[in-house]
Amino acid sequence: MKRTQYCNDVRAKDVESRVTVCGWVDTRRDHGGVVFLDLRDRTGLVQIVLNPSTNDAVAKVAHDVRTEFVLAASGVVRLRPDGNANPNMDTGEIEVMIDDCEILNRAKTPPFEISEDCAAAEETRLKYRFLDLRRPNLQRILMLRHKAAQYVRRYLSDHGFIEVETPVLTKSTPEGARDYLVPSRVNKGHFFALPQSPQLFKQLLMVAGFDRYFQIVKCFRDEDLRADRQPEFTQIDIETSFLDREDLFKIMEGLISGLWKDTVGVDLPLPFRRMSYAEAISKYGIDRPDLRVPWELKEITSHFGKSGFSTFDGIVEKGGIVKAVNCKGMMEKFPRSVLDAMKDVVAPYGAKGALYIRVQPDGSWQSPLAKAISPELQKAIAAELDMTPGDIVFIVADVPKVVNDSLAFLRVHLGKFCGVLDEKQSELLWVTDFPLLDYDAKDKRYVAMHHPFTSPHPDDIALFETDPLKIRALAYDLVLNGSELGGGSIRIHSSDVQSKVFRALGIEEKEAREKFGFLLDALSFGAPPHGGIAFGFDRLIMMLAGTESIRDVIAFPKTSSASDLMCDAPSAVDARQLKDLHIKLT
RNA sequence: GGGGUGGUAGUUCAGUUGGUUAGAACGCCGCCCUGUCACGGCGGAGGUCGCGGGUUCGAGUCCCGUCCACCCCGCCA
Repeated sequence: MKRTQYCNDVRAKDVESRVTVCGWVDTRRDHGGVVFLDLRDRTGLVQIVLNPSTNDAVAKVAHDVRTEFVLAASGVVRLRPDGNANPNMDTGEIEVMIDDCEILNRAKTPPFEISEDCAAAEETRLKYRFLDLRRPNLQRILMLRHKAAQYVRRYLSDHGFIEVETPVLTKSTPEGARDYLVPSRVNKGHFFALPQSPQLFKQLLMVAGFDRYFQIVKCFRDEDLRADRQPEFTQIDIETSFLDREDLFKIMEGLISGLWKDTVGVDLPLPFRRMSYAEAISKYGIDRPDLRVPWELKEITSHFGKSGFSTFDGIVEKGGIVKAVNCKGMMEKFPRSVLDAMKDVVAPYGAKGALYIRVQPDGSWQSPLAKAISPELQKAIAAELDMTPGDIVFIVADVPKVVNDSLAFLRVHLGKFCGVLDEKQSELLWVTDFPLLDYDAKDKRYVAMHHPFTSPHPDDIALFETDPLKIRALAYDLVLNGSELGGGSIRIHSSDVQSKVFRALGIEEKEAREKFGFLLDALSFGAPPHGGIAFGFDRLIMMLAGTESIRDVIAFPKTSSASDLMCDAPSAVDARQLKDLHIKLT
């Protein structure tokens, strides 16, 4: 029995013709005589009818068959009798009257129901991922993922990009995330690292003259997991030569908008919006603002210090800042109980609380601040924050990081709470001009904000000597609805500038040669001006599929403690294997 | 590393103030049923209450420890 078509492809056009379908038994409805089966494959369902009076073979299968058995069945397609069509089913108009069928394999009762709305705990589903993957939801997402990958390959190929594979066994680098290490058997005591990204290789491909490179590639970072973070994940990695930032943005906007159009049929407005890092932090407190929420943050530090409200005055005297967000017209949504809960909303970010101002119909304030500060000061703040009756304002005062982190989160939280955030909207944004360096207070040194190969802004080179933290980088992120889709930079192509950056990072000449000698060499052999970007492919699929968890877009994901419940990895290994690798466990 | 939530039948859950034999629904098994599609009817099986210790006459319930899953902070150039 050879399959003639997929289940969901059997339609009214096939009436009177003979078909053979193969698949899994989704449901079985036994009427004592006739047995109805919904047969499932990757396309969907079709109802097949087993009438025991047809012949002995059909009678036997009808009796023996159970859910999730694998079946091949042949018969003639016919319209269902009058009044028996099922409008909830793609193939509900027809059914296949089976006269020949075979159980290809039996199946144990599955630990959970293979269905769209399966309620089993994720832990159980991860252990039996091969069964979970039978569910139509996950099948749809993986097919979407396939389609997206195909689109990306086609678009980039059409734009002259060449897909090149880079090593998975590579060299550990000191900067950035923790590496996954692979011991070398041949070179005792030495280790490969799995790539955090193919960063250096793609730059070397530019030096080699490939001009436009891409790769859909696995990357590895040994850091703690989150709902949108896995230890191994996939990037669309891209690098180009002889293009400036604007050229690159244009090609990438075409890629992303085309991807949205091709996979989910959504038109993204072009060009994408732009914002500097400094503006993003100022207005939203974060470098990946969710622009679906209309409210902006406003700094009101200058009004405090001698305001009479000692809590804020003290914070400002110690160099802290005060910022506020005005939820226009939302006062009524905040009864006392909700206001009290705000403390818990900002607590994870280190804020002691979020002070509120409710603007009454007569313009007066209902606020812990109302009695503490003068009417004149109230007026000035009201003007600054555009406060009108019915507004509610939340204020946080603390060190800048705490204020920005907590208000950035609170702003989106409030937007969702007040219903002003439209989940269906897609707000894309390029964030540009990131700082080149960040200061690591723990290690007392500068670290690269993006990575050590990012070009400083040419206008800011002099700042290396005076104020390194003010140096802007030619680095950028693409942000969608508060989530980072990707980021990249124009790279350093001069070994002089590269040395300058290494020096600023406190990487000695000798260490730089040791760790990155091949890159410095390459830059000195005629490196073209180049730059690129990398997109988190899994996150793109999350957006397209509308899922909350990255595990939903990966066929075989890991748990939040980085283990695989299905194959029980990682696991202990034989003593012999360790010996070969010159490894002794402590 | 820190905080939070959860873990009871195959699955999803309930389980009172610590009290006799730990329940429900779905699923599963058997029988009946020839037009169902959440088919229906009758009957039945199914439990290391995550694991270890403690308190108690008595622990699913209280205490201590521990493991696992999920979410958040730190971390993730």
